Amino acid sequence: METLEHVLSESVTHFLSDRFGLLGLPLEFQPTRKDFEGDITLVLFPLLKLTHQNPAVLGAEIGAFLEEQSPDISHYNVVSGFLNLFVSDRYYLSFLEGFLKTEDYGHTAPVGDSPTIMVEFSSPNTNKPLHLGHIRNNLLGHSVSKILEANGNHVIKTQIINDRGIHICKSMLAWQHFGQGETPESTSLKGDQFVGKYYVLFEIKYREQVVGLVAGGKSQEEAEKNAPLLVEAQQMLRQWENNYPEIRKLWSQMNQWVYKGFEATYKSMGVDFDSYYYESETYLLGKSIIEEGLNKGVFFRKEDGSVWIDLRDEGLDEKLLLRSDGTAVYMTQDIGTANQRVVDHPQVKGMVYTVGNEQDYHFKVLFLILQKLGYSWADSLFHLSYGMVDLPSGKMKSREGTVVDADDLIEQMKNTAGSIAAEHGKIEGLDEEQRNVLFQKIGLGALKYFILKVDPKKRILFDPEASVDFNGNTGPFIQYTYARIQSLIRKVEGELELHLDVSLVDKEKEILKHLSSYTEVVKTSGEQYSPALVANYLYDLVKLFNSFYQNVSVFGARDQKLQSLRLMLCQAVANNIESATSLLGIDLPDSM
RNA sequence: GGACGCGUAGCUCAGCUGGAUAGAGCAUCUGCCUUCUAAGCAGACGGUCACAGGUUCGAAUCCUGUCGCGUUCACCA
Repeated sequence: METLEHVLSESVTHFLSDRFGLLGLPLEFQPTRKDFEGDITLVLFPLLKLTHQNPAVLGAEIGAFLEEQSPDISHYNVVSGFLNLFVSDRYYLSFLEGFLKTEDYGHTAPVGDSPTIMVEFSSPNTNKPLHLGHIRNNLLGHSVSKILEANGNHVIKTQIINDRGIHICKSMLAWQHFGQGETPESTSLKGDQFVGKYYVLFEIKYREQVVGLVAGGKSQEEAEKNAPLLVEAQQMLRQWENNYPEIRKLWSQMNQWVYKGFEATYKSMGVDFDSYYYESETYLLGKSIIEEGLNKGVFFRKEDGSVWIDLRDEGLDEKLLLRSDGTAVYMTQDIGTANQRVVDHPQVKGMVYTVGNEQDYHFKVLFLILQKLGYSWADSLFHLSYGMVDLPSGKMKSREGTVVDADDLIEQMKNTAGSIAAEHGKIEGLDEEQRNVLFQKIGLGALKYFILKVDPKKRILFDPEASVDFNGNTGPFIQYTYARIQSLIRKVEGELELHLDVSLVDKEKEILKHLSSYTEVVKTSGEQYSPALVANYLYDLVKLFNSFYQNVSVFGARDQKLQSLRLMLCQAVANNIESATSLLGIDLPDSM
């Protein structure tokens, strides 16, 4: 769609070419600053040198030309190097007309041959429940998926599940020794919480053994290495790798418990996936690709048999790809997974990895390796790197029990939403079920917005005491605004009709101006993989709307035409809130 | 030590592909519910944009250096 700026740009370019014979001049249009009169501003400074004009004269010339030529420009003024243009009400009114006619305005639905992008997120370990860090990861990954979709891409949401390794054996072993056959069902625990309990129990029992050995005269280091539980866990890992049936059976059983627990958490967060990859299934493929790379000469083998890649020319280091005993490392597995994904989905054009910024180096190396292996898709890989979520006490540490559990946090947000609603006296007439749904929407909305409004690459400070706010720049503020509009719209009787000859007041115009920037916001947030841009846009929109709502009466409009316009404006804002919140995964209540 | 990221109001954050007098929310203080939902609105207070140079008509924004915080440089994942 042609934006007003494009149209104006074009006519000014023509003008400058006719008047000065100058082509390809930099034209910089921007929204007029609040404290100045006007709607759209052309910065004249870059043009002054080339045209040898002073700003007042040049501004007046261009202004007069546009006023004459463009039906959308009603008048202008020039203030020290800035040409401020006034856009006609008619332009905004027909914009509104188009906006309301377009479903999901600003979004471009993917079609048959649109590019396909895989977005990986969540990617948990199977020995611990999800925590606050995973929440940020999931919300980001899910939201970026939606944003890419709104930009006309097919998206496949996926994860890599770290389901193999010594840490898994630890919880298996603890369960064997101390579990006495109990199950998530028999204990009424969520599967992931259940398995996590045994992982913690392993650490406790193991520490006890270490202390015992040290008391018996061993050195700390020796005790840590030789504690019977650890030796047993290592043996179990070998048995796993050698496919011992009873070990595989236990492994599979415990993983099923965990996955069931994860699914419940994903469901309450409102995220979902299109496919799953398991490290246990991709690490072997990784190993065979390393062999290929060796043959191609991309990698080299050291005397001890370990395989490496030399990235010193790229300013990095040598990086290990296979251990001297031939076993896989983290990198091996990621190479395998990427390949497996392309095998499964040959149409994939790009991949996005939602992983914390402590792995920046890892992904730099991974992408370089894949490029050196010559894969065509290796140029469109993106590491969606995000900052950690810190507590006031510092980093979350599972050892110190300062981890904020995802399920607990969601529950807590819901409860807070409930007590605030009760304070405001807004729960009368709602039954148990309705309250549940409402509080879930609001509590989760608050949490999601709190996390997504921050630039992904910045770290977030999360204070469980102060908790997440429900006033001001928050999710509930946005939901509340939506509910207000729904309440207005419920009162409408009959069809609304838009008349293009009404005149707009400032607050109406500001909202329409803001709406007209939505398309650009969606595009930029896709290019930058940043839901924060959508969140900020939404907040500004809602703020403008509330100011309108509180200062301009909709049903008190002096005539039918005006009332109709205002209601349609409300409808447009509601539609836009729906579109934008859907990108953030935030649900909207019709009343609150 | 090398690499990467961050540093804006008391706190949490916008603004960063250079443009006019740096913006919000929270907190503090004033007003506004007999008119559409006060989870709201209107306003006050609050700034050496870490520091120092440089580029430019113009720098919070770009470049260089310094300081501070974080991450990372494993035959861990």
